[in-house]
Amino acid sequence: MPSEDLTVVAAALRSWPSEYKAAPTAQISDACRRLLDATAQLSSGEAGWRDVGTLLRQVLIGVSATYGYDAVLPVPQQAGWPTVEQWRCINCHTTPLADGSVRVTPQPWIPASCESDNEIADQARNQIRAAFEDSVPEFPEVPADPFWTSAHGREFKTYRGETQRQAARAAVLNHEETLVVSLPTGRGKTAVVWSKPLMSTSGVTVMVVPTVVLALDMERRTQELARERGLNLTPTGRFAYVGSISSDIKSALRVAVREGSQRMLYTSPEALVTGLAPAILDCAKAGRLQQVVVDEAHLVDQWGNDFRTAFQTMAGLIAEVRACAPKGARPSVTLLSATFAQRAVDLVDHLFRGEHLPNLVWGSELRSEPAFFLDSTQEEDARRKAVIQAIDGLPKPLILYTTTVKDAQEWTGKLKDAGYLRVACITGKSTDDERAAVVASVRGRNADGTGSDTTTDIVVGTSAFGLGLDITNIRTVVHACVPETVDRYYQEVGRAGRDGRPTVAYLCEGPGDRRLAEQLSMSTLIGDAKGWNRWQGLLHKATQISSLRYRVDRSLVPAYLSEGYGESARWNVRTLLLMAQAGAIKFQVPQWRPDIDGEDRDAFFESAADAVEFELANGNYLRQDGWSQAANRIREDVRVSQQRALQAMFEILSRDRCVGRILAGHYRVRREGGQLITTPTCRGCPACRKDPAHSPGVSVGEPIPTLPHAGGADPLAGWRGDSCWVFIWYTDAEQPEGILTRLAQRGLQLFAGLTTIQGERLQRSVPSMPVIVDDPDSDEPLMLTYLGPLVAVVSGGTVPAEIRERIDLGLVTYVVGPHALANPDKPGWSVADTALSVRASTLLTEL
DNA sequence: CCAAATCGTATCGTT
Repeated sequence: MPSEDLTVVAAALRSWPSEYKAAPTAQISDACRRLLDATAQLSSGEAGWRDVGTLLRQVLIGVSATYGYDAVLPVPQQAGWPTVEQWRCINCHTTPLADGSVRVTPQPWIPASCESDNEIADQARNQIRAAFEDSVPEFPEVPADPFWTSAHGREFKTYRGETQRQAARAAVLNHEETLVVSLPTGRGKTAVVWSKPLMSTSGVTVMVVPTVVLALDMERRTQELARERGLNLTPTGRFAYVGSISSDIKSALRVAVREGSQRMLYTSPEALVTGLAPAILDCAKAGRLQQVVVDEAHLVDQWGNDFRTAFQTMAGLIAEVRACAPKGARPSVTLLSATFAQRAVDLVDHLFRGEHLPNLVWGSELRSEPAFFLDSTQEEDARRKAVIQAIDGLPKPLILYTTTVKDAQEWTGKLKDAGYLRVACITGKSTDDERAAVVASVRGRNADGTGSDTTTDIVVGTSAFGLGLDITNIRTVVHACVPETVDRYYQEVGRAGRDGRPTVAYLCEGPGDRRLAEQLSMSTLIGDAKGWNRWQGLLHKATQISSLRYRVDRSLVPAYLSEGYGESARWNVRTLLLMAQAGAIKFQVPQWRPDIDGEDRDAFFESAADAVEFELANGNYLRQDGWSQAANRIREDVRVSQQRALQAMFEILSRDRCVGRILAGHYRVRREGGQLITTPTCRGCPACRKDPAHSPGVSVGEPIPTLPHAGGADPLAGWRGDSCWVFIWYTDAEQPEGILTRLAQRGLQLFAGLTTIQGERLQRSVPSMPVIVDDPDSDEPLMLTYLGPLVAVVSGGTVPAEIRERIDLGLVTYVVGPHALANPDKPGWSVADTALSVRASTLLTEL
């Protein structure tokens, strides 16, 4: 569909300053829509000359880049519009026209640092130009498993790539264990964890999210889902348990969690370990807790050490929940993130493990959208000029990140002075309402016509702007700072291009940035002597509940320690976190015990908010040498991890090595059983532009994460004895459907050799059991990779080579086929005569 | 001398 951008804009400019409304059916780009909105604001002074000027330039370049011809437009020379001088300033040529207007021709812009070398400049121009294109990228798609379509509906015929397939499969194969999933943003992680509740009629899924906004957003999506599908997922009508809701709703939600009728619930780690804890424990005891999900699980490391310790203390609750649930009805635990680095994986492995080392789906994949540009200036005024030129030259919507709140506010002022008025500022100080208003003003009208015109193209913000941000078409991220970790940098760069289209990441370093990054990077870790003293003080003041179990008030200040009240409480929790990471203690949930706490419940719950309960896991830590050793080890871990994240950021600034390779190195994880690789991808960065031969390029296809060998039910384990495989046969007069249904009912989940139709039919016969069907076209068919039990269906002839290969590997395989199936190894013999075999109808009566 | 966000409970007691 060719764009109508030029005709629509030309018409709007002709009628200006009278209002112009584009036909609702007009095929226009996002930039064009923004330009129309900005043009309408021009007379009232709500938009500035730079807003309309750079948006008009963006539309012209967009048309050229997409359709390959040079676009120009006549533009008024009246109050509000850029003067000839101003057009030049934002990279546009002008030619005077007879009617007093000017014809505007856009010029490409590249950072000054790319101009010295012709080849580098060419690449830079092409990479930036790509971010202006108005084309729709195609996502890789693979066919859905029967359970996926069954759980999510008819339109879910495909997965969003191999990564989502593996994550989705692993989630329904996980029973009572911990699963760690590295899944890139935008690959439908929500659907991955919705499968279980949608395929069952009972059981509670609790999802821990880091912010209230995210909880409310998930609530809205779940309400829509329930409405569209006519599902009864809650008696309360609500799904978010957060501090700001009324106590009536909170109590209704707790009741519904206890009785298991609240099928999904979104909450914060803090609410989970306090208000919700008793209800969750009761729910688990009754065997009604199906699934616990931790979203953005890298925060367990990034925030849990110090800033929001509940990200780590909730591990104690989850352990307790598992321990008190009846065997066979224990919840599965799933931790999700797009950016797992080494320590984050180590930490969740350790803190959230069930009986075994967690299974892991490593779909870690670098974003291919950004082209990286890195500048450096010696003084603040030079940086101001460089950043404003970049904002002039790069496509909108655009985010400008700073480290400090003060800088964010100052930049907002600088941009307004320069002539950008469609600018908003978001920091940690902004209210929820302000944040929501800004997101709406960037996004503008929705596809269904709700909402209003766009009024913001540029958001200036600190790292507060972005967590869970749902704007798909951000085109540019500019940093006027040096982030203190490569994780923060990559998270912020990744806010752009969620639509899959190319983006630009431009960073301009200024004086003092590195020092600030270093200061921020050094986290407050408790020292050796101080920690030991504090630990002794805590133990001394603690209430001993049982031989190994203690409860302590986190705000108890040992007399000889001098920090202020709130500060001291934080140090106490830090000390305990350090010990939990060292394996010295395990966090527990404070519970009311009349024998110890007295009959006065009120008094108990009054104090419980400040109480931390833990169990001594290792007696060595009661002595100072043992304690010091363990504490030093953890301290060193944290220090090394922080140093690594800062150094990787500095290495990016050095421009000596490909940014994609540096990121891939940072997100490579060593784990029991080998290295987990993140494939380097680079659409463009300083090192690659200098030496294109060295560039890893944009990876073709995607990396293939390996499905972990979840044990999986094996109902015939006793029956088959030592043999790893069994042939289940049926006669000409019989059909295999009956035995397949029964095998699925008994918990077998993986089936090979079924067509889509057969798979769907099988799924319909067992609506609550997730059916996974091997995709023979996959690069890693389950037949040869899945180590748990699998059912292989053969329609006739002989046993296919891949099944024999699987059996040779000793993997548990149930082969279902006609009685006459030939044995390829023994000519003239059938399989039924030569292998451990059973007639399907006989097995049906026994199974 | 510098970012990030969240947070309260409960009711009785046996063949």
